[in-house]
Amino acid sequence: MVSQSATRRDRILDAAAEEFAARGFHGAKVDRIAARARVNKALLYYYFHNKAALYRETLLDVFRTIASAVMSVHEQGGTAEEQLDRFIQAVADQTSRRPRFPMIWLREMAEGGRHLDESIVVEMKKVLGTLGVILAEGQRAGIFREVNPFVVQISIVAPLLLFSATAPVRERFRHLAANTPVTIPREVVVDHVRRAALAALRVPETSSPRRSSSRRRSSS
Amino acid sequence: MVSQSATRRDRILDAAAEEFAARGFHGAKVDRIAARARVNKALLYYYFHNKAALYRETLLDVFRTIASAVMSVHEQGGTAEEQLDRFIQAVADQTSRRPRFPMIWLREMAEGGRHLDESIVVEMKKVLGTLGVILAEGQRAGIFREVNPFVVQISIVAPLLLFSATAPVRERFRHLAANTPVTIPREVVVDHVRRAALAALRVPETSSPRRSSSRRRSSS
DNA sequence: GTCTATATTTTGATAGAC
DNA sequence: GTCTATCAAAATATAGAC
Repeated sequence: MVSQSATRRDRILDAAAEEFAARGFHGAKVDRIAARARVNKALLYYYFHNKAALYRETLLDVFRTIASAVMSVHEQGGTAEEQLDRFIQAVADQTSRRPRFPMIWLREMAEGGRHLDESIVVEMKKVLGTLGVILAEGQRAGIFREVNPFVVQISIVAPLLLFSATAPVRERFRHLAANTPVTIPREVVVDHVRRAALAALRVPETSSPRRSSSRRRSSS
Repeated sequence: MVSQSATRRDRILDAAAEEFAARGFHGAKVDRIAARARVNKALLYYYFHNKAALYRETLLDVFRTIASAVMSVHEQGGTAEEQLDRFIQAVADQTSRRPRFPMIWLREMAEGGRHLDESIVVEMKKVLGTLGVILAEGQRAGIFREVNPFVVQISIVAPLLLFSATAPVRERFRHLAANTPVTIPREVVVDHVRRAALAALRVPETSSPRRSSSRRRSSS
């Protein structure tokens, strides 16, 4: 994941991402990170003030990368539908090319964002912001109905994150899967997410004034 | 979350769920669990052999509860579409009524299922199995197209889990949300998930032989 | 079943030499 | 910038009295 000529600092950062992804903030051990990076523990503390700071650096890297990938989607232009399509593809690409990201992302959410600082949240907002713009364009063009961007985002991102993150679990209990195809190709999931996302955004073709009604009971 | 007359054992179990949900396996401290349960630490070790065993007990409880809720959905009968609808509602109800579940669920997935044993996975399989039956019924009735049940499940469950799990983060950075409505009602999310799930399952009404093609590039 | 007291290990962090 | 040596705190676990 890091070239042989990488600086020690980079090696630490890379080892940290690996360790945090696999074990979370509390499960990660500084000793292990240093060992994996093949540097002395003291050096780690020299570059990064402490474990939490190193972790925050990792988080920032994750969300910077995602935000950058997603924003280029919008910069490429095209119709709203095309852009949404590329948005989904971009997130899917990132999750599959960097399996650590989903782990780290999900873990930090489960932590209640305890380690997020403003600089990191800014990156997260860029992702949502980009999607918001795409959706707004689609609405102006009359091809998307009105929806909360966050709801759309979570419906797209969550399955992709969880699909990637559960790969080890599925592998581990592969022997218990009696019926369904054991290995699910990523494209099948991406395709389903895309299909679901677009269909959910489709404007109802009724001639009567459209209104999204929430049916049925809602407990809690 | 636990009645005043609850046994000490129950209090420990409840405190453990709370602690594991909030901090994960490694972040959770046995001292804190004992304190929260208002029992001595040694008593905890008396009832549960060690921290890992206590954690496994928590996991089992989570997935037993979910499995039970979901299976009752199928037992109630009705059309496949109605059952799918209730499946979604059941999961949504659980995630909102027991906010710890999504946290624990997501965390354990990110851990690669390191602490799952066969008894727990059996419960997880019940959820997928129930959905599989519902989908099969719908396919036989000609109202659902052929899909991998796991893909459908993840598309439904992941957004619901993540929506619930990210509540603390959204609250924490509420002040940074410039545009979108700050607080998103759960029903809006459930409605969107339902809409997306059903739309993605809809049989294409083309007369030509249907074929789900995965468009575009697929990296990795 | 329940508690007090304590052993043992792990782990984050630093002082100081090179 | 990098390493050796070491500390102090935290955390899991248990022995043994009641």
